[in-house]
Amino acid sequence: MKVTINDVASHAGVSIKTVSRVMNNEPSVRKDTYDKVMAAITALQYQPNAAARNLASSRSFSIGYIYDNPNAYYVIDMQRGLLDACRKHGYELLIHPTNAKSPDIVQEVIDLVQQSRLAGLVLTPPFSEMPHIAEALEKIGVHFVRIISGSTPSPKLSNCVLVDDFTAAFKITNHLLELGHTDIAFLCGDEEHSSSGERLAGYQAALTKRGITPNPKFIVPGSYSFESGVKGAKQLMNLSKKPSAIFACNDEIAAGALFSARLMNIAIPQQLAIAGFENSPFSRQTWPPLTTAHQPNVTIAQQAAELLFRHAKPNASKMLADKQPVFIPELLVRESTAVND
Amino acid sequence: MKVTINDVASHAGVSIKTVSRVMNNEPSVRKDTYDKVMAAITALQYQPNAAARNLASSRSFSIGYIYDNPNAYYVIDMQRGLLDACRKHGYELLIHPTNAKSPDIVQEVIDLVQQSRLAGLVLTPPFSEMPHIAEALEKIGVHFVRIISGSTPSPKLSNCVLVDDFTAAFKITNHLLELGHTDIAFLCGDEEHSSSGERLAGYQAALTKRGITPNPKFIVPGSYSFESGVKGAKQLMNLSKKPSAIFACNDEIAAGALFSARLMNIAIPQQLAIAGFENSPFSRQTWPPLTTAHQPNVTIAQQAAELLFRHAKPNASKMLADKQPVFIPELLVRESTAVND
DNA sequence: TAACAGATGACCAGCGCTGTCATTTCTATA
DNA sequence: TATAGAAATGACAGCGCTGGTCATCTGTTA
Repeated sequence: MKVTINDVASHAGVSIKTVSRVMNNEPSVRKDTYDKVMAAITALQYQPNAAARNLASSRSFSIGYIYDNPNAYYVIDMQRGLLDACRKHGYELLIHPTNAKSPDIVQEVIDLVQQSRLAGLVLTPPFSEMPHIAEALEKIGVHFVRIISGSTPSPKLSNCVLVDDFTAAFKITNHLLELGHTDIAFLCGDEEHSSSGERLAGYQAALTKRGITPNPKFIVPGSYSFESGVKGAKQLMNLSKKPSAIFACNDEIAAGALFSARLMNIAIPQQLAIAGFENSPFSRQTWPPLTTAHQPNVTIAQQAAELLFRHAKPNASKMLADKQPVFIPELLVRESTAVND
Repeated sequence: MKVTINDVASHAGVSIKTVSRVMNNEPSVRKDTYDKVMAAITALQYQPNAAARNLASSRSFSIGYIYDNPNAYYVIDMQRGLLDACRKHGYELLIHPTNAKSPDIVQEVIDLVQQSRLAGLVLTPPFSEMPHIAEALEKIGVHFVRIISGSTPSPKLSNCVLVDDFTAAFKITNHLLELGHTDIAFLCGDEEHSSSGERLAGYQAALTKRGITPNPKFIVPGSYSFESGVKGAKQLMNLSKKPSAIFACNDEIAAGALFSARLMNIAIPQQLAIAGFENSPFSRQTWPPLTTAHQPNVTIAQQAAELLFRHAKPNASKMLADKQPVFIPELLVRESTAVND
């Protein structure tokens, strides 16, 4: 019913203190003792009483996730990954939706951290791309992990989980090239999101590698929205020299492009191939289903939390501490680019 | 920096225990004592330590929200409402995504409640419609509030927040009738969701009130998915006697119907009016935008949490306890049914 | 095999608060 | 005015855990 540290100790045949040592990952616990304790913990499904830990030690056992993202699917996936990791480590997750554009957002975040005594924070875009947030957090000495778009680990990015949009975009573009397309257009997302820039760069790099100079008219600025895709595709298909393929910066834009093409009676993928990015649930529900790139957001979030715990836990072995996870979204070929029938 | 109950006690010239009494609004504290303590609390900006309260009292200061819903937008809105209410009352929210169809879901919920010492639980469909969950929760004496589809408050539903799908569906159907449509079809959602039944009933009631007998061929069984809408609309438009309007059980189905109609070169809304339900974000992004019903999910969630706190808090005035909120989703007319141009 | 380092346990205090029960203070009644 | 009885308040233990301090035990090395 209610499993306490005592139960674990007697089940493992060790003292309470040793269980506590294991729980707090203190050094000088022999491997087999550690295993015994872990086994007992698993067997009894022991979950430390966060309140008691909190009270006894000054440190806290909850981390925060602040978000401001209209993409509910992304947020839900993130939460799920964070929740998994938290459960595993006996942490709690404090969720805080807010407005990133609020003028006193920095103060709000600091208040949150201090009032709720958070052990750390997980930041996703746009927060992870706001330098003043990072600075403020560093100043008050709170651990945080950022999930950002990037491809090359570097010491400066030691507390980051990287999502390699560049390489994924490169792969999608390559897929289009391999299908024989050479006139490939790109529908951009919001400029202020670094992911948009990374994806554009990946697209350009793939073309360049094939000896194709990207046609400036084929690169259409826009935003991460359906409407943007509708407009962008329309604009492209009114060009005297039309592209034979469109790579949209995310699925929503791609869906808009799809819609636009359909209005103009353009057959997909025969006359025009369209690819998206993100693998959002509806990318499978468009017709034809969208070729896209799958971001393993749940896993990304888990890793981010793990990284945070490593940083936040005292006595954690610093050996492992600094490997930086890089995730490359995976190419998912569906009917919007490949002709199956 | 860190103000404890001791500080408040000495500042107010009373014992720690009395401060505690004030904090928990226990009876039998004299008015002037109460005021003295409150003054001290304000003066020192005292904030009770949640961890300590948790540990000392058996009761907890967190409520849970379990969900299993593919509609991320719904989940996010619920969370936001619950979070608001929790913040207001000094509670924390424990979020628990899970699988409602798991064979030992009841045990899982019970474990969750007991291990995390939850003060209560907020249940949305499908959990709110599972009688064995409610029974189990009652048995272990945990407070819970259900958000369910229904129109008439009743004592049996004392711990429910009702969403009046019936009336909302009635209003949508009426809107279609007022536009002159008489051949109105209905695309059902999943049978096992009571919302689908309620909406169907509202549709039928509206027709009947106008003296129209619903044509059985116009009522198409289905599920809450895009594909279902695609199929349903196709089926309807292949009928010898076609409907002039379709009321889909939710926006996703409506989007599918829209898609289908477009494939068949049917002009929306000139040749066919289509209405959805739920006001999901993409209902504005279809073309034409969908007429739908808006459910104020954030507010609904807030109310649910408030109701839960009233039930869960000891010593709360029981006077207010039993008013039952009923929400009627609001009709949102957009271009998929009204001809604006 | 001595000598030492590393691993573990026993024990205690205390985190900030609440529950229980004893004590004090007030109120109503004869 | 005395006094039972209720109301208000306080003293104290303890929630489950951690941190610290030693004492003990085990394993390793020269």
